[in-house]
Amino acid sequence: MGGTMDGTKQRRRGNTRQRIQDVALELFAEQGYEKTSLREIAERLDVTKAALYYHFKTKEEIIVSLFEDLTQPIEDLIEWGRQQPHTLDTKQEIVRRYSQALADASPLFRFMQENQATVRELSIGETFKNRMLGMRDIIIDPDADLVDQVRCISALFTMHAGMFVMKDLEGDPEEKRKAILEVATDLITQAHKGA
Amino acid sequence: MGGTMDGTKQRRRGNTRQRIQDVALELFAEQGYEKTSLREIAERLDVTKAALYYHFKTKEEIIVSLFEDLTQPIEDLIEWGRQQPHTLDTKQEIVRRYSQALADASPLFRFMQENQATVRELSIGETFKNRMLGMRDIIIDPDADLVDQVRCISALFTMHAGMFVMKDLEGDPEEKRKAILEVATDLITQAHKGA
Amino acid sequence: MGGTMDGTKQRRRGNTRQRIQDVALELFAEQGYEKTSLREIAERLDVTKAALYYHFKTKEEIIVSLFEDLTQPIEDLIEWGRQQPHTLDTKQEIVRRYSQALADASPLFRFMQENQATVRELSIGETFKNRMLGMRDIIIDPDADLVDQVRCISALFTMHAGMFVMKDLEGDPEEKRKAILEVATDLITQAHKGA
Amino acid sequence: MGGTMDGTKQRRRGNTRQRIQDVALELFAEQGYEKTSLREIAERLDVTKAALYYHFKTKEEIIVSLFEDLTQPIEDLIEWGRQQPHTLDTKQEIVRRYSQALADASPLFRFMQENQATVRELSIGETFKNRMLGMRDIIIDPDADLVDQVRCISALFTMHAGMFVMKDLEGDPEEKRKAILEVATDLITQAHKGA
DNA sequence: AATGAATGAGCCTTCATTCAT
DNA sequence: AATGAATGAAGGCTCATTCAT
Repeated sequence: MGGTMDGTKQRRRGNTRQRIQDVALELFAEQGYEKTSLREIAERLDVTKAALYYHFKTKEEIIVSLFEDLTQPIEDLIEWGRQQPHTLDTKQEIVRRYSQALADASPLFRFMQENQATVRELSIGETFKNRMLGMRDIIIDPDADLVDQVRCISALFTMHAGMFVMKDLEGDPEEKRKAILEVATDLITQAHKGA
Repeated sequence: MGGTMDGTKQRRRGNTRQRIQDVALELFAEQGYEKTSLREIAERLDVTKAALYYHFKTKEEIIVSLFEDLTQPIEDLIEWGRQQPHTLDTKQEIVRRYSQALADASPLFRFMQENQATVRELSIGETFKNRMLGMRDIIIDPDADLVDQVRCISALFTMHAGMFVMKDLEGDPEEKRKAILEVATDLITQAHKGA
Repeated sequence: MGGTMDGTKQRRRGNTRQRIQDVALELFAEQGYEKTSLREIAERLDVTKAALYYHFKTKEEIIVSLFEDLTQPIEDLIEWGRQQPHTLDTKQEIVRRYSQALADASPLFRFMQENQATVRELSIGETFKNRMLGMRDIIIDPDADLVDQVRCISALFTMHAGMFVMKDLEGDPEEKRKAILEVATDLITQAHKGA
Repeated sequence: MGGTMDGTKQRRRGNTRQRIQDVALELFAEQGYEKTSLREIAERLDVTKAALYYHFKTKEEIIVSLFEDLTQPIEDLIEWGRQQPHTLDTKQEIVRRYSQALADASPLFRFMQENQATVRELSIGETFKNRMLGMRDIIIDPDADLVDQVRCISALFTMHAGMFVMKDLEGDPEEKRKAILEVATDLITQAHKGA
């Protein structure tokens, strides 16, 4: 029942792991982590729950694998940032690239944004938090005014939240991203000058 | 375990509903809505699960009641805002009061912030969304530049997220709130002037 | 909240027991015994569950009281029947009166008919069964042909079931009852002659 | 309690679904639908409740599956009946076969008979009612005398109820069934001639 | 590479019942 | 004559997970 000799099943072979990730991310982003059951994922893929366990040891491992696969660019970005001088130019470049990285993995970040309570209890929670601290250290001058520190954090949050909140707003997504980026850059710049 | 005839139980009488709300909010904010079971709430209060059902018809009704009880000030604020002229002064006043309202019910807003996926599926989701749109309509000039619109949204989000993110930061909470408010006010002001 | 000085509540005084019975019978007949909760009964009456317990010791006692109050005529009928000679005339008279007794307490008998499994486990089950055996002894000649015995049982069942099954049929209820009675009488008469 | 490594468990494999149906029907017929809990069924089978849910999506689905599996002959009979001329011979044949069909699935019909209130609220209620109407249309001449219509209904009910009521009576079950059938046939015949 | 069958823990919810007031 | 508050038991159901095949 479901793809017997028309190639549907054959074509699937070998990429089940990927397909699980795709469906899982879609559902996690849509309904949240706890409200998405493995049964639901399995049913959408037309396989059994046990099949999921062939590819992933636990439910958590699915989200972990997604996180690892999709946030590598950000890891790299932070690594790169650490080795640059903390000039305004560097900061602006970081923000620019960060905005792009978020857009490239937007379903994952939507998930992280909307399931913070859950993420915090998952193993990726710690990792993610560390990454945020990494970004902060690059962008924020610890000697800066408290207000300027807030500006930097606000810049990051504007990028994070912006994308999901603005779904209801009219206009081309890429254009919106640019606007968000501009505001974030502005905040960073003000903060840098303030210091 | 807890209050046999020393008055503990007597003092409890008549305020169980309130106590349920208190404990529930604490746990919801800490662990999330789905991860908090009614068993857990009941145990903390040293009553049975059935007792919760005497006071609330469903689990959802608990969070709904909290939302209704704690967000009235914001409802009022929006109502007030609607009747004012959309001057810069008004906007700044709105932001100032909003910041205060958030701080006054900060555990609830932490919960809403960290459980967006869940909240969206609850009946309060719609209500909350409408409230956000209400704020937006007061603060954002629809003819404004897209960038300025983003500034306004960013201002709101900075206040929302700010409080929870900055828990890790050093410093007096009230001072931090002031800093956040300053950044938000700044964003609103820039947006207003841009238009 | 609910009838303060308009007489609604005053008029109720003293007949709450009766009102409980009325509502309970209505709901039991409509939805069955197990599916009707005391909460539901209480809500319909606009009193608390505890009030029901002031008037009846248990849920079962409500149905027991209804049974006792409403089936006295049948008890009497059987008593009378026992003392008559077992002539055809007597039997026909019994059937006639039985039909009337059923019609007079039809919601109760509908309930008994549709909740046999439940009734069997209740204390009224035994009583009711004994009554049926009483009727049988009066109407059935133990020496009669098996087929004639079945005719008698069929007569009783036709009266029992008839009334509820024929609700869907067109026609005046009293006319239908007459038709049912005629068939039952017929069966009894055939059985009597066969012996 | 039951099957450790002596083959009991092995023999079970592959027929659990059937075993659930068997036990469920037995308990439903004995105690009624609502009074039979899934825990009870599971315990009798020495499996967990969750195992039941592997085979049936809900409690209702268990009774539905039993109904579907066991009443096919009656469905067929009605289909056959519809295509025959409505002669006396046909009607008598229908009644004969119906009596047999009831006897073949007598625990199910005992259940349906004794839990009418419950059945009415279940999805099988509608189906069953339609079937009864189907039988009625074949057997009853709509132009007939009301009394003759009652005779037909009485015939059906005599067969339904007869089997369970007569358990207390002495005598061989098959002989009793024959007697019941004779009375039912008689009623149908009288009704046919009357018209 | 995946299935069929099952488990143990837990969830939300409902119920009949109790008792001090 | 009735309420407010609570309980203990149970119910149906879902979930992540396991394991032999």
